[in-house]
Amino acid sequence: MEADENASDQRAGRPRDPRIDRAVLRAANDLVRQHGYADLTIAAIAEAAGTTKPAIYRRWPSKAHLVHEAVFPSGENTSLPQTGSLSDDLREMLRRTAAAFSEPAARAALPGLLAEISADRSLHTALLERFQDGVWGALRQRLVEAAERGEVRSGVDPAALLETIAGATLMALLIRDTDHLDDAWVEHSAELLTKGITP
Amino acid sequence: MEADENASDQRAGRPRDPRIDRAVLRAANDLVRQHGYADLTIAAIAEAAGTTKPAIYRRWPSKAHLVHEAVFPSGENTSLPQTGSLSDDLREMLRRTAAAFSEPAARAALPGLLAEISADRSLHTALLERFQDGVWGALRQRLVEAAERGEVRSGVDPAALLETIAGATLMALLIRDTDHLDDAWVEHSAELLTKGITP
Amino acid sequence: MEADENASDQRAGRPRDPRIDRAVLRAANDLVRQHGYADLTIAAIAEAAGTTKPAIYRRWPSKAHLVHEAVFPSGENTSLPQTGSLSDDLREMLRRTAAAFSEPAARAALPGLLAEISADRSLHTALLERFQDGVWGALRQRLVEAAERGEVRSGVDPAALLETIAGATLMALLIRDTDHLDDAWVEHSAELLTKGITP
Amino acid sequence: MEADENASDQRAGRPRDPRIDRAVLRAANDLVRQHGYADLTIAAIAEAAGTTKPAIYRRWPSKAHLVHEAVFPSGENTSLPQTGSLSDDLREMLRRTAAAFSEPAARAALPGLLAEISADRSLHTALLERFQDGVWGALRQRLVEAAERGEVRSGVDPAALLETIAGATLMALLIRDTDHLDDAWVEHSAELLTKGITP
DNA sequence: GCTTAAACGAGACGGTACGTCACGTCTTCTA
DNA sequence: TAGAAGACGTGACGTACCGTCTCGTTTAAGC
Repeated sequence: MEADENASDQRAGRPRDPRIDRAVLRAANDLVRQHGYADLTIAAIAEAAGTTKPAIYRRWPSKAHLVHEAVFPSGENTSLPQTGSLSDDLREMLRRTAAAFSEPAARAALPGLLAEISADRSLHTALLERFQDGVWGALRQRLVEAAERGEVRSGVDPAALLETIAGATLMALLIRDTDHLDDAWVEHSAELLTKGITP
Repeated sequence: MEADENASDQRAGRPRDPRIDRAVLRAANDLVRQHGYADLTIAAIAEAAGTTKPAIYRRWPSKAHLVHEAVFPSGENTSLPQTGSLSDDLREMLRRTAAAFSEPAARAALPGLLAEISADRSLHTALLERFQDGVWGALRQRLVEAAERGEVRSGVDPAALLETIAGATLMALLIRDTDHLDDAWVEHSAELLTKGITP
Repeated sequence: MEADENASDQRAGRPRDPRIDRAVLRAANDLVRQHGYADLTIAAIAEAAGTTKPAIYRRWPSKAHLVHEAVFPSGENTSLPQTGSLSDDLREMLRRTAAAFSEPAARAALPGLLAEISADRSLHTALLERFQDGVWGALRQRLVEAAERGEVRSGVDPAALLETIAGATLMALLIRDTDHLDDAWVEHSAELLTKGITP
Repeated sequence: MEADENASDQRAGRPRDPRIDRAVLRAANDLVRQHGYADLTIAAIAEAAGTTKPAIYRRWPSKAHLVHEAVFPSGENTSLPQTGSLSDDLREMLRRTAAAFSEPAARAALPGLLAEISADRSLHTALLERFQDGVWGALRQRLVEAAERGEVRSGVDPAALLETIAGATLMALLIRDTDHLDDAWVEHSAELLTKGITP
C-alpha cells in the first residue's frame, strides 16, 4: 500500500512468522463457524492455532479486525464474467453477495462484525475497503458503462443501489430461517432492481 | 408472554413497582444513546434508574430484551395515512423506517441487537413481532390491496419487499457517515422500488 | 477494631461466606509452603480453595496482604510464661521468634513479604501491628518491668532490642542452610543479648 | 566464574563492548533507586542504557544478578582503619553496614534481592561472597585477633555476631520510617554488642 | 585482504500471571 | 413476594514482563 514497502521491506528485528498469521486466520474461521462470533475468544483461537494471545494482539488490534480478515479473505476472485446485459450483471451480483454472506463463517460472523463496525471507525473503513476492492467495485463499473449506453435511467445512484443489494441480502439472511438464499430469491430480487433502474 | 397477564394478574406477595419499569426503560434508552450498545451494562442501567440488577432481571431475561423494548417502544403510532397511491405509501414507509432506525437510541442499539438476535431465537421472534405489529403490518396490507387493484405486477413478494426496504435503510445507515437519511434518499429509494414493482 | 462493628455488624446485602475466608487462608498457607512465595499465584489459591479470583480480590487487596494473614494468623498464643528472670524471658523470646520464622510457611513467605512490605506502606503497618499485638508486645512489657527492678542498664532501647532479636533471627535463617535454628543458637544468642543489656 | 578470564580471555568473534557493561550497571542503579526493585524491568534498563535485552542477558543470567552487582559494586573500600580497640572496630563495622544498606539504591534493592536469594542458590552464594570479600572479612579477622588477646569471652561465634550486626541493621531499616540510621543508633548498638561479647 | 565468529540493534516468540470487568444468580435483611 | 444491597461462580479481557529466538548488520582477530 505504501511505496516504501517494496525494496527494503525488511524491517529491523526478528520478522513475524507468517505461519502464525495463516494458522490464526484459519483457526478463527473454523471457530467462528462452529461457535458463533459472540462465543469466540482470542484465547481459544490462539490455542487452536498453536500460538498465544500476545502473538495475536501483535497482529490485530481486536477480535473484529481479525475475524473480518479471516472471514472475507482479500484474495477472493473479483472479476465479473462479461455478460453484456445489465440484468445479468445484477443477477450475478446478487448471487455473489448472497453466496459471500451465506458462507458459514460469514453468516456466523456478520452480525457481530456489523455491531462492532458501527462503534469503531477503523473497522468501518477496513471492511468497506475490503468490499469496494472486491465484487462491488466491478458492479459499479458495469453500472457506469450501462448508464453511458443509456440502459439506466438518469437519477440512479450506484452507491445507493449497492447498499440496497447488500442490505436486502443481509436482511433476508437475518430474518429468514433458511441457511442460504436460493435461486428464486436471486431471480426475484434481480427482477425488482432491474425494473427499478431501467429507463 | 402476555397470556399470564390476564384477569387475575395479581400474584401473591408484594406487587412490582411500575415506576421501576419506567425508570429502567428510560435509563436504558439514555445510556445506550450515550455510550452505545456494547458499553452498556445492566449495573449502570440499574444505578441510573435508582434500582438494582435483580429488579431488572426479574423483568427482562437479558440485556437485549430490555434494550429492544427501551429502543422500540410498543406504543408507537402505526397507522399509515390514507394516500390511495402506492408510490406515496412506499415513500411514507421508507420515511418511517428511516426515522425509526435513525432515532439516536435505535441507531446506537440496532447493530448490537441484530448481533444478539442472530444468536437467540426468542429475541428474534420478539423483535420481528414488534415490527410486524407496527409499521410493517400496515404496508403489507396496502400492498395486498394495491395488488388486488392491479397496480402491482404479479410475482412481487410483499415480504421480500419489506426486507429490501428495511435492509436498504439499515445498510445506508451502517455505511454512510451521516446521522440521518434525508428526503432525497427517501425519494430516490421510493422511485427505485415503485418502478420495480409496478406492472 | 471499630466500635460500630459490634451491635449492627450486619451490613446490607449478602454477607461474605466465612468458609471462603478460611479455605483461602488454608490454601494460601499450603501452597506457599509447597511452592514458595514467588511461584504462588492467586489463581492457584482460588482453585485450591474451591473459589475464584474475584472472591479473593474482594477480601485482600494483594497477594502480600493475603499471605501475611495466612502465614501469621492473628489468634496465636501470645502470653509469655512467668519466669521472673530477664535472661529466661530473652531466651523464650528468641525461641518463639525462631519458631515463628522457621515454621515452613513463614520461612517460605518471609523474604517475599519483606520485599513487598518495603514498597507498600499499608502492608508495612499491617505486618508490624500483627507482631506488636503478638509476642513482641509481651517482651516489651517484661523489659520495662525488668528496667524498673534495675536489672537493665539505662540506655537500652526496647524497640532496638526487639529489632536486633528479629533481625538476627531473620538473617540467620536467610544465610544459613539449615531449616531451623537449634537450641544452641538460641542459647548463644540469649547469652549475647543478656550480657549486652545487664548493668 | 572468573576462571575463564585468564590469559587468553579473548574468544573468537567480536569482543563485548565494555561501555555497555558500564551503562547497564549505571542504568540499573538509577532505575532501582527511582522505581524500586519490583517495578524494575530489564527492558527499561536496556532502554535507559541505550542497548537491548539480549545484550544484558549475554552478561547477567537474571535481573537479580545484575542488580546485586549494580547495587554493591565489588571495588568498594574494604580496609578497616587500625583502631586497636574492639569496641571501635564494632562501631566502625556497624557504621559501614548501616551506610552500605542505607545507600538509596541498596535500600531500594535489598528486600527484593533477599527474596530472590532465598529461592536461588547461585545468587545466595554470589551475594554472600561479595560481602565476605568486603567489610565482613575484615571484622572477622579483628574478632579472631581480639579473641587471641583475650578481649572476647569464649563461646562467641564470629559468624553469629556478623549475622546479628547485619540482621539488626536490616531490620532497623525495614521497620523504621527513617531514611538512614543515625550515630545514636550506631552508638547504642555498638554498646549492646560490645558488652555482649566482652568477658 | 578475507574469513570467521561473536556481539550488536531490533523486535517477535511462547509462556504465564496479572488485576479487572460484566454476566446472570443467590442470599441476606427489610418493607 | 418485592426490593436494596452486595457477594457469588464463571469466564474473558487486554497488558505486562519474562527469558529466548531469529533476523540482518557491525566489528575485531587470525589466517
